[in-house]
Amino acid sequence: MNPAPPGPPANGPALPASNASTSPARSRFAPSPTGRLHIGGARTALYDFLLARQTQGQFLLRIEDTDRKRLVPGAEEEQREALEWLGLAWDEGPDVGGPVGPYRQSERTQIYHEHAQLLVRGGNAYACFCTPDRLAQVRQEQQKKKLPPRYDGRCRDLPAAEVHARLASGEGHVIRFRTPREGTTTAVDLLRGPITVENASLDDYILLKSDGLPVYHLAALVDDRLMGITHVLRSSEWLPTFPLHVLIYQAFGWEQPVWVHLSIFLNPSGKGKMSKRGAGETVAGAMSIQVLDLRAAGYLPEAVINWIALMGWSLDDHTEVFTLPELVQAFSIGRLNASPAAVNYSKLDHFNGIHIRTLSFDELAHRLSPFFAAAGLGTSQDQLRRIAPLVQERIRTLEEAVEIAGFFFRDDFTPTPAALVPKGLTPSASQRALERALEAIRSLGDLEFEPLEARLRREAADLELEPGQLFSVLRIAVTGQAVSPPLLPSMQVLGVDIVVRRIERAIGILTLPV
RNA sequence: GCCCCCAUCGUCUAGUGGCCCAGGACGUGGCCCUCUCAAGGCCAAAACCGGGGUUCGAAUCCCCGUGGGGGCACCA
Repeated sequence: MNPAPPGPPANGPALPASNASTSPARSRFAPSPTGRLHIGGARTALYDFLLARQTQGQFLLRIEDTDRKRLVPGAEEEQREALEWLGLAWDEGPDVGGPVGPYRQSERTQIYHEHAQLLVRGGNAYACFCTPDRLAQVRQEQQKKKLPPRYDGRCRDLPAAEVHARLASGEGHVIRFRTPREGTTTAVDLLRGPITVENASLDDYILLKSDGLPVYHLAALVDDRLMGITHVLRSSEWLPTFPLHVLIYQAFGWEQPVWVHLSIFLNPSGKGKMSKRGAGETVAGAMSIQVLDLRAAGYLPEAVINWIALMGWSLDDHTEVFTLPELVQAFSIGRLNASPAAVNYSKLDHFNGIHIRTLSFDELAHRLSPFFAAAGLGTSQDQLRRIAPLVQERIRTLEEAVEIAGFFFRDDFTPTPAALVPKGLTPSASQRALERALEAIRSLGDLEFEPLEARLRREAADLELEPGQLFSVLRIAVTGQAVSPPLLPSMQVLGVDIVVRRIERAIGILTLPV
């Protein structure tokens, strides 16, 4: 869980030794357990992780579970699993603890109450007794009049005595922030510079709900402060309330962290936000945006990391293939991009192919195993190790290996007569080709590449066939597929007995009356 | 409706006033290699949203449009 800071890349490209002298950053990924981890969240966590690692700082995981209505059982565990799969290990968190815990907001309510009280005492927040019904009504009227929907301030300046009395009587209430009504507030985002808004355009946001639990505007800020977070990386969906957060920090008298609002991900079409919170599970096409779905679809964590790292960040030297340790070296928070990015799955495929090809045969075999198992095919590490070289450069996902190499582990396919007769051949020509190939294998007694290939080519010439035509018929007979890994090496893996049996079967199919 | 953000090939992007008649990557097309499919190599098509400024000079700075996106909850 707490790995040593990664060393320099073993054999990657020479990367600039960036930020080596920067002071340690404390970053945090703070998901709500209301759903699954999607690539947008994963990318935020990645950048948090990279920043912390490259500055020898800490990366924390904090669970923002203050909305009990939206809580999804198991979501926290699911998200942690996804993070771990990606290799984004946190230094402090609900499961591993740490010096500034607890790391689950539902276990910190006392802290939020104290801080809300601090604000109230300082005159920066107040108790509000308005009911949700009334608020909804107010909002409705404002919308009818085309006014910006905002709290009308009914409880903002209640006499102290009245407030005390109502509080004492136990009347339900919330705590609201007393947003200044005049002037402007300037919030500084690392990627965008200063953003100035009229305070009047801000609302008196609720800080503490009537159930006693805080909302984000209180909890996240208090926690970031108390947990010593130096860099707040979050979605740009927070930009509209960013000035409010600055105001709250000011009300507490706290120095602000470095604020970084990450661009959002757009649908592959470029139209609309990739994920509507709480809703969208998948996007157009069959491709999911959920990290664990990507795993199930046969993507490597290395590829997913590489892919999302480059959606909003880049190096100016054209390097595009990175491992996680290389990213730790190369990453630079100042090179983050503020514009929204449309997700591009074909690029994921590309990176996946590249990272699959960097795996050792043993490692590839190991990662392939669950996919064959899921397809109901029994394999052994040894068998997979032998087919790994044959599939490595022709699969884009691990899943595809089952498609292309399933025939190694399955004997139940029966090529149709039509399939056994490629374009330009007759059934009898196919049959003759197979018979000659069978003869060749039998007379050679083994499947050694050079002799067998030479022999098969001679047979093809003899039959006045292109070598490709003979290989093609043989391929169908032996693999059941028109497309397969290189035929001869595949046959070697299968062994003489199976190969002979399959060729005989194919000949049998061709001699059957139509 | 109001507020905010963003704007370079189809997509991800490089570019921080001259090195740019704009570079890379994915994807697409072609060629080479080749027992299929890939992988690999080579080549090609493909963009500075529009209009005004500033400047000797603008993709780069400013303004206005336009387009896209986000937000406007006792959600985060």
